Amino acid sequence: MPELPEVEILVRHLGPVLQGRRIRGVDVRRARVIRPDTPRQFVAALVGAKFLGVRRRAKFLVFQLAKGRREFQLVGHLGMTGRMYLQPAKVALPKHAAVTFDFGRHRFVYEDPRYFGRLSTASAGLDRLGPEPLDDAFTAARLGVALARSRQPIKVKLLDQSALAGVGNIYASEALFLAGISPRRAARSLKSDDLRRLWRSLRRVLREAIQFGSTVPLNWAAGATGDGLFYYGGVPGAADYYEERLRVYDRAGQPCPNCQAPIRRIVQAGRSTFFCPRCQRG
DNA sequence: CACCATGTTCCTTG
DNA sequence: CCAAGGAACATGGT
Repeated sequence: MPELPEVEILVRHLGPVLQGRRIRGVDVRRARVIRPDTPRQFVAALVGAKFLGVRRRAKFLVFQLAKGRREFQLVGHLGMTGRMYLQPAKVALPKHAAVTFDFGRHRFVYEDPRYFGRLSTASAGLDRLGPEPLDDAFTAARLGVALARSRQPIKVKLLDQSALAGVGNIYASEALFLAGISPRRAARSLKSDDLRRLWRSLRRVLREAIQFGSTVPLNWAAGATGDGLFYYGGVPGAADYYEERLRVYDRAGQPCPNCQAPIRRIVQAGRSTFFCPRCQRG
């Protein structure tokens, strides 16, 4: 499900849905996703706690909870395929429900077919994160600092969460396309002009995606996949919103929206990169 | 059967 | 110590 924009949209959705709800019980159905706590510690910490709010840090969801006067955090990550949603208690659980929180008439479900995500009451993973690309404090100069000294291809470096937090495989390709920068260039080779264009493109691409997800009707619950809305679950009949949302990602062989040259797919650090060989030269 | 997939972490190599 | 590359994790879609 996630890169920064998808997590942001999910967090905005979950805030009002969870606020004030008290956890009556926790069912850990796949122990692997509870890390680094043990499932036993995890359940003990959460049962009886109340949800106060949710925020996003990079691709993490940070839930604020209270148990009596004591406040603490629940940190979640959706991996590649995680989803989170509230459902009526009588509705059947999805096949890959990893953890469920019982609220009485409703339950909060974390499902994840590949189980790459995780939940923790320790704030593990939140350290070692780079700057938030949409923060006011994030400037082109800061982007330069994040990329300095790295000989890695810029596309690969953009996925390094300790350099810049929240960008994933899709929006890395999208931002480099908008900036007109080859994904193969060494990160440290970007000049201040390149940095400024990349900075603007990153913010534009992420903001556009958040805007898109905020205006389209979404189906958060189970089973909403493969409907042309990418990993947002689409409401039936609303699939056309997807048109043209992504400019190069997953469009190998299709014409570049700028120059009509065929979009290329290459593999960098084991992951697909999509770019226009004409608009994005070395 | 083959290959691909929104992400991170661990191990190895230099 | 660090940087970089690759495998591993687990399941589903085409």
